[in-house]
Amino acid sequence: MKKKTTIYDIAAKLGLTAATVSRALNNNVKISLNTRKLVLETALEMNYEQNKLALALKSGKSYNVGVIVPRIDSNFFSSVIRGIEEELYPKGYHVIICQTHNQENLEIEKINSLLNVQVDGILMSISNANLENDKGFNKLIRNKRTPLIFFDRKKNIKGVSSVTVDDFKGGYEATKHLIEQGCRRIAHLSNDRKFEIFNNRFLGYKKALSDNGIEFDESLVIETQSNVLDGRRAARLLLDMETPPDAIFSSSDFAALGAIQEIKESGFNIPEDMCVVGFSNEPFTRFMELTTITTVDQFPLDMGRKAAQVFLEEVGNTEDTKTTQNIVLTPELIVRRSSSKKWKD
Amino acid sequence: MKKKTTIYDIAAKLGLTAATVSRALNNNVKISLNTRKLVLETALEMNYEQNKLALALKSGKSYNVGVIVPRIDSNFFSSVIRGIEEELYPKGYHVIICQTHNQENLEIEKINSLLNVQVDGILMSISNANLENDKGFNKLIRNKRTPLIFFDRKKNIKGVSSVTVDDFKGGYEATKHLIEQGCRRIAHLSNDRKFEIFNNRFLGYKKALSDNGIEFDESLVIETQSNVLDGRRAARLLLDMETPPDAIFSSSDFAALGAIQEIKESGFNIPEDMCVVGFSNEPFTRFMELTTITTVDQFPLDMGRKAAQVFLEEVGNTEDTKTTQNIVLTPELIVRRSSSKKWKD
DNA sequence: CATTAGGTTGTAATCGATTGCAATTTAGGC
DNA sequence: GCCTAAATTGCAATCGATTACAACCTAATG
Repeated sequence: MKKKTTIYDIAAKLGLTAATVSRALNNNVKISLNTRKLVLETALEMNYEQNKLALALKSGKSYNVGVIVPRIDSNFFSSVIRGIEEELYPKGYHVIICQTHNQENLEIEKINSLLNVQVDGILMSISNANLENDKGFNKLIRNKRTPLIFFDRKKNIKGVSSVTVDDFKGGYEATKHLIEQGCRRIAHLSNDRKFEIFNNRFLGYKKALSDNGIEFDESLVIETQSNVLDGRRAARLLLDMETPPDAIFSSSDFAALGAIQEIKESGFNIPEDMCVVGFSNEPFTRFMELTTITTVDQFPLDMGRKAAQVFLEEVGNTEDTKTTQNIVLTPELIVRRSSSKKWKD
Repeated sequence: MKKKTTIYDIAAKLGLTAATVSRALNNNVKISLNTRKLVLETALEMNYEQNKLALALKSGKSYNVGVIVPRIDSNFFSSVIRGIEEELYPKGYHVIICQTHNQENLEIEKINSLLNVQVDGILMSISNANLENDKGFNKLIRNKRTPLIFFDRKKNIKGVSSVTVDDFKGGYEATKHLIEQGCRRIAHLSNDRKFEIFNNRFLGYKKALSDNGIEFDESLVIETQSNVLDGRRAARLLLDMETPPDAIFSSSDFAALGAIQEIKESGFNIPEDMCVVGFSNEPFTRFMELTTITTVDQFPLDMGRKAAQVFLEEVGNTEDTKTTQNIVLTPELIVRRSSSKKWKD
């Protein structure tokens, strides 16, 4: 187990100083061509590799960024991360992953943990709906020296940039589409509306209704977790109503899938008896056999890339007059069979 | 933009030395109770946080591990990563993600890049089937000071531990199951057999055939990429044969899905006319409406956890007599409708 | 009262690389 | 042959924390 070679080893071997070796390796300074060549050759031959830790300590830049997500094993988040990684790696950055599992207390812990390892920035999707009230978080914001960027699940906090999708538009388009299909009694599977994303989808839904002269009915809105089982539960509730709805706009693909299962098993047809629209364009929505699911694509890869770009701008921006950016991507409704009464292949 | 407080700041404020402060913060050494208390209080009040970079440089441990995968936005790999992260975070480690996109040249680049940032270990799933012939990789192995652990796609390399699933058994069980369903002419959608995982699935398939007195037919084995389109293409080839098979064992869920689509669209029924088994237990295999897909679960979460555990053992093992571990998880056949002729809900 | 042991704290080197400033060498001009 | 300026290279501090060793102080003991 040999030790790694350092610039001191090279210097010793050549009867030079570490300073000279360092300069020779970094090309820029005035070093004679001879020594430069000599150093470069020796470095190669001794398998020298720069220790980025030492560099990071000296320069104050670790070239690491932290990414915090509720979980990584969902297509949406792993796609965002993929986008971030692809954008940042060519610039010399590495991506450190943290999961919160939606546990609010873990979120601050992970932020602090990332700051401790001196990340140059943090990109995160919020798990804690009350994040802005957290003491630790506020401290972080106030002594802001590390760029923080929200994606998807954000909070409106002064000085914090964000990259999101236009959830209002997504909700609006989805609902409008259902109305165009002839649906008049449209239910909505919402989620914790303390999160902007869910609230905005809800608001888009509501606006589309009113724009089309349909009265909003509170009883048709059900708060649902983003999973199959909760989607079933919600659908059951709706089907058991005196006047069941003729369509469901779900803020989650997983809940939409659960709803579809429950509806079908209750003997109803989709889309004839009930149209369904999901949200996120999860891979399985395309893979359904009979009832491919209409959904809203959020372009997570682009979201990751954009978030990374915002980070790069902020980290390159040394002035204190940092401009906060709130980038909003445009979602796209993808119409499939679950909501399309005149669907044909 | 305040600077971070260091132990020197604390020392200065208290008229002490950084050494004393350091010791006080690290509890263990002989420091008078008074100073210890004083230091702790001042540290809290000044918002002191240990700079892990400095610590890493001093101790030679970065508490970062690198994970290299072909891509992160697939359920299998993101689940493995989830397992790794969950296992290592409580031990103080952070996980750095790298993707290779199956580009062979990128693999070595990423390894070197991770070594440069002084990761304490690398966990990887191989993209390059010829990795062991690569010069850079060999160098890495020879001056081994950073634990390297393979998961899923491994190579048999002396001194390198691995965590894999028993692909042979997976292939064997899948094929045996098809035989038990009455199938006699079983095709296999293979993949690049330079990778152990695909070769072992193939060998398991072959063994199950011979154990049951079925002759192996080379023409029923088709090399297929792990995606839907290629699965369709392969199924087309099989359907166009003079004597088409009565079952398909695919080494990929995605290819299995493509095959199912092609088969159904050609007017055949599954499982009556053709049984299909996939591999990986991707989420969508469970979500299919008519034909949920029989598949083999590889327990990626466990794989990640185990790989992380092996890393922890190796990194804690200072002796040079490091024992190489080759952990093999047992896969589980999950029978669903696509292969089960007497299926009932 | 002097010696000594034990308890505390300081000194300085270390990890590996960078960089302002000083020192040295070299070349060129007269 | 001498002086000056330019070209190279060395010196030493720095980033923040740890730690072996030395130094100091205090109090107890003979």
